[in-house]
Amino acid sequence: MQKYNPQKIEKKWQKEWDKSEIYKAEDFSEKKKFYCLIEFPYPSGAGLHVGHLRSHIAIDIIARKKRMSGYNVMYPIGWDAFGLPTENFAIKTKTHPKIVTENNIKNFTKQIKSYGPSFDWSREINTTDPKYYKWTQWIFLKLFNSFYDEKLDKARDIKYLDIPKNLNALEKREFIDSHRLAYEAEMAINWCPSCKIGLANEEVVNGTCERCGALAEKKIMKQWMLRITKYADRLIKDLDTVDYLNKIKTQQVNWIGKSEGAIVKFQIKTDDNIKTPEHSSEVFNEPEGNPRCRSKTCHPIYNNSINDNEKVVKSKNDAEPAEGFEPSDNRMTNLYLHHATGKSTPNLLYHSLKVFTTRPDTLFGCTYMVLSPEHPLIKNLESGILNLEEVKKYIEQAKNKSDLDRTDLAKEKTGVELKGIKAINPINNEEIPIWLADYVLASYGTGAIMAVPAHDERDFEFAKKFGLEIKQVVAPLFIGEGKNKIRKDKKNTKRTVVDVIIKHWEKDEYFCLDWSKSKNDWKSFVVGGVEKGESEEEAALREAKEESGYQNMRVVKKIGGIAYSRFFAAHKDVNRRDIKRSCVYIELLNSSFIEPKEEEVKNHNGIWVKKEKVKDFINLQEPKIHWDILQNGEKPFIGYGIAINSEQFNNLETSEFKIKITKWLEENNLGKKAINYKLRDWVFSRQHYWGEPIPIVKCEKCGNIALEKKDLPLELPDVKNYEPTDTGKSPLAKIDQWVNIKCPKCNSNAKRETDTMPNWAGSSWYFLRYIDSKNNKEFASPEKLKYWMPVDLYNGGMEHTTLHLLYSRFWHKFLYDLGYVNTSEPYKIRRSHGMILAEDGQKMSKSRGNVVNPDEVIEKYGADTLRLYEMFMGPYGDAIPWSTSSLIGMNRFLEKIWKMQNKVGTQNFVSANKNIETLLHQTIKKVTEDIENLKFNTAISSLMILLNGLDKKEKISNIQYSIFLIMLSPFAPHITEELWKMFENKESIHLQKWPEYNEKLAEETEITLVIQINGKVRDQIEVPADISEEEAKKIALGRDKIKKWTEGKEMRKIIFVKGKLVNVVV
RNA sequence: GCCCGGGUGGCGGAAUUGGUAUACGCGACAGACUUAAAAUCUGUUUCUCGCAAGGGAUUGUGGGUUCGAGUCCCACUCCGGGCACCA
Repeated sequence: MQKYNPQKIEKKWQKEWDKSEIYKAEDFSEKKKFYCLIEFPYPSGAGLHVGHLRSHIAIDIIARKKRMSGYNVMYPIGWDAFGLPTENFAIKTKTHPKIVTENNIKNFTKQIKSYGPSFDWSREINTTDPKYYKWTQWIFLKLFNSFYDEKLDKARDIKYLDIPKNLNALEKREFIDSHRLAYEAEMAINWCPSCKIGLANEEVVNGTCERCGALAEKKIMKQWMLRITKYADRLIKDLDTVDYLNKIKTQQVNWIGKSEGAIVKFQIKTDDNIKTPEHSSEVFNEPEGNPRCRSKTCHPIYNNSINDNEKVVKSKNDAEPAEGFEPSDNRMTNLYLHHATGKSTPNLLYHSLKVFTTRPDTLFGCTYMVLSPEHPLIKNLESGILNLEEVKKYIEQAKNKSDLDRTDLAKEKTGVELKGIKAINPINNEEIPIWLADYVLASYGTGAIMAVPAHDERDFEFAKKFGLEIKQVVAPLFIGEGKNKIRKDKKNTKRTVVDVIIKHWEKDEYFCLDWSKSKNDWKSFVVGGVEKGESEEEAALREAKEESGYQNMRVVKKIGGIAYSRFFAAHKDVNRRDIKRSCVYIELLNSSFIEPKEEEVKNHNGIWVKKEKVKDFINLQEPKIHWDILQNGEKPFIGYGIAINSEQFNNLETSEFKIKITKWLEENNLGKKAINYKLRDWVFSRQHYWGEPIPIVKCEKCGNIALEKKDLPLELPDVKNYEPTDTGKSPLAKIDQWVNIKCPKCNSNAKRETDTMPNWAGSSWYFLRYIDSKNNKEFASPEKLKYWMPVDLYNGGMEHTTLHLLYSRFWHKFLYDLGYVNTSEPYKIRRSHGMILAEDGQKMSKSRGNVVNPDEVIEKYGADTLRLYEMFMGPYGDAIPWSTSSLIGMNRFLEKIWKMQNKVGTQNFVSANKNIETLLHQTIKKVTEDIENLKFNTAISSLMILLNGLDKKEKISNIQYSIFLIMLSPFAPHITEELWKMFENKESIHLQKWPEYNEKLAEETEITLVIQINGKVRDQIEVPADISEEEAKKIALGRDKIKKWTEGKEMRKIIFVKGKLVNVVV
């Protein structure tokens, strides 16, 4: 027998597989298709580290197993090669990024081939290849030439857009441009001063650049944007149709951040009162835009005309997108740019202000309004603001704050009142103050809020700080459960009550009631009824005296608000519907005491409880809350409950109230139902060289003109210097002969767009190109798309959940709307791998110097050892530290397999031991199921158990060994192929049929029956698996060990679990 | 603060969904082989009391349900990830 020499055999078989193309996927095979996918790598100069391989290997195992199970498997690979790292390296080494990319791909290919994955290399793609990015540009132009048809709820060609008749040529163009799914907007974007590039919202992490960590700045630039927000709702809804890890779904849903509520319109009133028309004369839906602001992307407060043309007729439950949230803005963008930059600031009359709220039911509790410091209304109200200097100063301060400062939750709230100006609460016509504060974001909703301090934490904090009115309009409702549940057959009684917290005269102890004397399990403070004409304090004092017996006390303070409760009171045999007015905190002054009347104390015992024990002693919700307030201060109640102080809406439950008031607002033209999203449109321009050129020509006369399909690809011109510029202009802008061209429409002088696309562009559709990677006529043929799509299994990192995964779903839906693909979702199943940490438990990184290089591991132990270890180290989805010593265990496992070839006899099952056969079938079952469920670690462990079993035998059969090798082959393709061929097999092991198990043979015939006494294991016996209950009990009780425990004791019960145990209860 | 995960030996981790907790691997210890070491092979290895037979404890903490809980329920705590003044 030769020594196991992985270096030799692995290279040999890799060449052989390459030559014979055994992993090639067939288009239109008779077999069932299976398309599995990993996120294609970015070929960086650093090369692969062991962490990158984890998902490649895992999906490779699935691909191999599926292939052996008779599927036509496509497992493709390619390169996501545009982007900054390559460009930066190119600049540093003065090498063309094309060359850098080529070299990196060469190196990556070598590395990848060295661990033996079963990729179909014939479909290899490269996003920087003009033949590829021709289609990226083509899709971009499709977006440019489409609009979102709200009626049909899908994208359509722009030629179907309804254009208002009365527009002149320029207005018409602007109208169309403002409806394109790829559109230009001048806006404040996130700018990384170090990378010198604009960032998408998703690329900003904690206010810093995701890539380099530099603090992102705001920069106002004209940007290409993609209207992903139009797909927000579908991107949430269609998650129901796919199988993604739950955490991926919730992350996407949270990121899109849908909230339903209402837009409410408030009237603004200045002191002189001349600028405020009667609101009754207004119609809510009437356009009220600023006629002098030309921009269609301007805030809809100024411009409603676009919306009005897009009115959607939807089902009753579907609200239109919030008006205050038109899609032109990016998440970090200043909505009011045109005004804020002073481009268009006419001194107009502004008579209303809209806010978005998810709690229209709290409108009666709105005691002030807050505008974000950037709100344009301020500028137009200047003449009425009495403290203008102060206000301007505040705006200036806010402007100079970084995003990080502004969003720091730990800091105290700041703000300034607009003196001389008031808002009118439309529900009750009350005049309320208007404040400016940077806790209100310009980029969400309408940039203004109605403040309800009693029911919102932020408003509460602000109101407390500035002494603003806090008005409770929602009362919490506590409903008894269990014993305390309302009983239908009992009488209902209504009472008005107060909680009374009584403090001891010298100790830090509190008077509590234990109701166990009556039929209740309550533990509370003193609860007292408020009698007619009595104040809460008076009632509290009276009850405190009656129930506790103490006589000298004083009211310290009243805390809490109104709360309702509904429960059954067993001691009175009635249902109670209490209105708790508040809680009164009382301190005893001395021990003066008169024995309370029997009547007062027959249901409960009074107990003094130490301060630190009170929290655990009390078991009713309201007193618990009152105690918390006494200890930690008042808090707003933000939950749902019952309306109070809300006039005709009083006593409505919150969710019902919301519906009713929204209807009321709509009927009175004061507001309407609205939906808001946190998701912003996708900033699509990058001011860099190494990306797809945006195929647009800019003509002074004709505006933005799309290139024709025949002019694609628009190739990147060669350029001497690809350094980014500080001006924010792309390096392409400097190449005059490329930039200056004739307008394709009017032939006058025009310029090319010089920004490029982000590297998320190429990756947003690459999985479609694999299907037909050589097609010159289409991005892929419809027939092939139909055959292969959707992707059956897609694996990728969690870090791409709100980036690539969301973007590519968006593009796919767009292509679906236009009829280019036949599924609305691209990926059927999405899974995610865990990170491999360095041996020190930290993230692997070059700077920490703790990176494990797969090349070295392969060199020393072989690819099969590496592959096995990466799968064995722990659950696939978990982050696990690398351990070289554990890796050695996998090498030992392979050595053992190698040596076992000597034990293989030629006879088939003749000498097979019954136990081994059972074990074999159990293993087939386990491995088959585990691979399907991505439980590779336990699959390998069961293969080890089988090997250990085989190893105990003198001889093993050819068939046993073969089945073992076949099962191992997806994990360790090289050694299994070598051993397989050694036994005179002609065809590759990777083309063999996956073994099937026999359920009968996998069953044990003998089991270990466990005998327990009171749930504790006391004895075990070998018995036939199908032993009857009676038989088992008889044997169990007859055992000496068991007799020892049962002697002299009464046997209460014997439990029998088939095939498992007998439990004797004594 | 909110939303997801998770806490099991010295370490990575198993546990058929309520039925023998600690599979499998690493490490450690002892033995065999060897002049010796490495490699390999054999055995031991959750903790604890005990010479032993045997007992006791144990799945982050505290309670509960159950004949029986790592698994279910309640409260707390710690760790990881995501979001974060989103009205």
